[in-house]
Amino acid sequence: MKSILVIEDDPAIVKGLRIGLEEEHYDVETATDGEKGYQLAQDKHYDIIILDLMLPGMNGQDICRELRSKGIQTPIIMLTSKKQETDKVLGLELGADDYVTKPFSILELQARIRAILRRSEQKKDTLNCCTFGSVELDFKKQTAFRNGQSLKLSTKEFEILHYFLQKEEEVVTRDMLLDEVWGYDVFPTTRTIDTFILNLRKKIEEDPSNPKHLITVHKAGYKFLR
Amino acid sequence: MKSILVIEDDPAIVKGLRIGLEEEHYDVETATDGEKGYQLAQDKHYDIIILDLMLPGMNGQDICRELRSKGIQTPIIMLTSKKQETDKVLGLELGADDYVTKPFSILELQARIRAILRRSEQKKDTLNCCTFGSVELDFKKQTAFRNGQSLKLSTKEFEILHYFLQKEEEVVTRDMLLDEVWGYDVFPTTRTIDTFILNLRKKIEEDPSNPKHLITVHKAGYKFLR
DNA sequence: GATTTTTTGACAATTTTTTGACAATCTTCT
DNA sequence: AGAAGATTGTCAAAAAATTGTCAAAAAATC
Repeated sequence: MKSILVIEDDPAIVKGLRIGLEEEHYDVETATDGEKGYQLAQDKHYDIIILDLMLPGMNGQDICRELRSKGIQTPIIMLTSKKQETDKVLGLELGADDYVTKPFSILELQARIRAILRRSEQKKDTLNCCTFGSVELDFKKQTAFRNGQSLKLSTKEFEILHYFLQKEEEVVTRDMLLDEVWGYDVFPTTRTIDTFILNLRKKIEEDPSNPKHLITVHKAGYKFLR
Repeated sequence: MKSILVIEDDPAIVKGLRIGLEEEHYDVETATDGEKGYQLAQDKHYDIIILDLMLPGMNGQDICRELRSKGIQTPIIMLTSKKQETDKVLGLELGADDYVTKPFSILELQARIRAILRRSEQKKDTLNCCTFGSVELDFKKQTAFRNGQSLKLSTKEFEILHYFLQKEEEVVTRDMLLDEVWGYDVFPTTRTIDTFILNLRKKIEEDPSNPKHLITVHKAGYKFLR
């Protein structure tokens, strides 16, 4: 789950943000003054920081600058109150990735968050392509080949393989898969996963009943070997 | 070192741009009114011109048109205040290469500058024109032909195709389209996108029910193949 | 005010996901 | 080693979700 730190002193806005963001399944933490927010941002990793420009104590501008100078590159979205302040953000606060002017619609903020997360995802070295055995995968294009022949995988199958590849050689429990691939708001049986494994084996293994890549770890889950 | 001319009257924005651009090691010159900017752009060579649409004296639109009519092809990025104005910039014969809507983030502008420089270095006109199957597109002129016959596409249809072409072969989700083509302040249903795809297929595909270019990726989105 | 463009809603068609049943296999305990 | 109990493999059918399609409403543009 993606985590968001909200640094904002107005409790009404904090409440609104929390509701709007949790609705989108983000893990929301809040700080109501500058110092606390700065501490949190330094101590923990967040996927995005939403930062009010005007804050009691340490203001948003300072926080942003300080974080950047410490090499913390978490994407920051600034909240500004007046139109005039946008100049300030642009002029002085060069570290912010985006900003919205109050009053803003939660939908707009959600959209901007999505876009920023997408971009930072692309920047990251999340694996886009990979090869194992006679299988080639391209996650960006969602294409798969086996021995040069096109292989048809569903989106969920791509997601599952993607997860396994990130945890190469590690045991992956069914609960981990359900949480990370399916998400926290659907609850299929663990049997569902077995079926997916079955189908994936048919597609990527030379001999599906003697798997070399998707290994079952009895009483625990599965693990992926290259 | 690449040189950039900024023509902009708001000193706060000028300051912000200067800091942000010098950080990226560009050589920045500035003009705070239209006439001065126009003179500079004529007299000296720049790799990029950043031009505010609204200026005291000579406005951005006029400057752009005049420069082009003199054969000066320096890439121009327009700064516009409203989304509505973007149509004017892109659609009409203005000749700007890109535009950024205020308020914008300096990172976005930096990215666009990089993109334009890359493009102009490769002399690739991928952004302006392209051909696939029996279809020819010219985004600058907003004209389209199929088998030599004129093809009528709306502005949004051009924008959608444009986005798809930038992400050729990659899966494009509906959220990506909504965020990047529609923007952050309108929220149509994802069904809207399906309808656009449907209509585009009718226009650009030989057999719209067996698309070769606009491929659906079930549970993910669409992707464009040449 | 007329025309074009965009958006929505309904229903059908399609694809993907989930489930349930039974067989096979593995663990653990004796 | 052998048996009971739990876990996993396997398959096909059911359920759910997504997309295709069209026409009409709403909005924007001329």
